[in-house]
Amino acid sequence: MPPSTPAAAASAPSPAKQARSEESEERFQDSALAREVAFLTARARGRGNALANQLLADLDLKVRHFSVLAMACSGTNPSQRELGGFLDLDPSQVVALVDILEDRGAIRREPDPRDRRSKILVATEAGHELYAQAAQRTREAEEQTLQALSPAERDQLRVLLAKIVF
Amino acid sequence: MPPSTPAAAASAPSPAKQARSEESEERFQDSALAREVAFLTARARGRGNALANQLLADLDLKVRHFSVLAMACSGTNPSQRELGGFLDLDPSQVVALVDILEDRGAIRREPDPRDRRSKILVATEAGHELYAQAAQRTREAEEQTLQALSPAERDQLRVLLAKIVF
DNA sequence: ACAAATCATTGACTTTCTCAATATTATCAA
DNA sequence: TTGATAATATTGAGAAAGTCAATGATTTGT
Repeated sequence: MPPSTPAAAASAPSPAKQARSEESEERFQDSALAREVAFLTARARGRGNALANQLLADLDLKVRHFSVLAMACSGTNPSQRELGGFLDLDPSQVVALVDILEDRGAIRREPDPRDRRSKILVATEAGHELYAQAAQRTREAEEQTLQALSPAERDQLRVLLAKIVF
Repeated sequence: MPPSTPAAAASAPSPAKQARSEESEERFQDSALAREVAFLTARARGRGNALANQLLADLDLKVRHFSVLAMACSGTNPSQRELGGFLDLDPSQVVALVDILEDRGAIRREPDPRDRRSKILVATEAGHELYAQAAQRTREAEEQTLQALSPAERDQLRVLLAKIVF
């Protein structure tokens, strides 16, 4: 504990520094960059990802693993290639992620009846349980990330984003 | 050129495959993951970034360099630390990016009159010109990315995103 | 004046991305 | 049918990006 710190006083980074930090953020919000949707989405995803990764950490998952698991649990029976397309992952990354989750016993590769080259991903019983726990944490993360928005605004945001990515 | 291809016919991936690809996208849009804002923002930023990087390629810039240059051109005189905070970049990454842009003669490190440890970033004349060209391309990228949205919707999106990241 | 914190920088290390090559299987046209 | 072409999952290599600890110079707080 820092000596002679008035315990109750403003705890965090010294008031002066803190002020200067926030001052710059404020100052930058008028910049052209801060008005670009690209910049805003990058920041949003960075923040959201970091938080979600934190909350998923004690399940030994990151967002990327969670996403694969989620799709395996979705009942849509994606092939690895389809999954890669949907999650913007290179086929080789899909292999690595699927390997990990399969080794953990959370998902299985099953033969695709329509194409013997391709493999379909499905969750195991344990995978569904893991997903249930993980999904709870990502919901928390989303709740925290969207704190500043009303329920209606959250829906608006979802709709707008869906329009541009689908 | 592929032999005996009916030149005018459906060019792209064979109609069957194409159909199957889009079919899976559609199929996945009902999944729980597709309703998460985190997923949607990740996809949006992925798409936007990729497109912007393409359009910036002939200027030998990527989005990350562009962002630094943009802030150097903003008139806000950010220090490297402030820039890192704003762009979610580790100090060491800032050093690397600034080195590149400084070697290119686009920006300069100037002493901070308030703190001799810190360095302030400003654009050179050439830097402003480069920025003008680059900004044009990122505007194109944004235009294409947001094609599906009306002007009003684009503003809404900007406002909502700004609320959650500032 | 001294101790602690901050800034830019370097370097090491891990994770993520990107790409090319391959074996197996499907598709398409002749 | 057969033969050429393309697609799937996989491996492996290399580049890019992200993370972290240590350092010298400087500032801040006591």
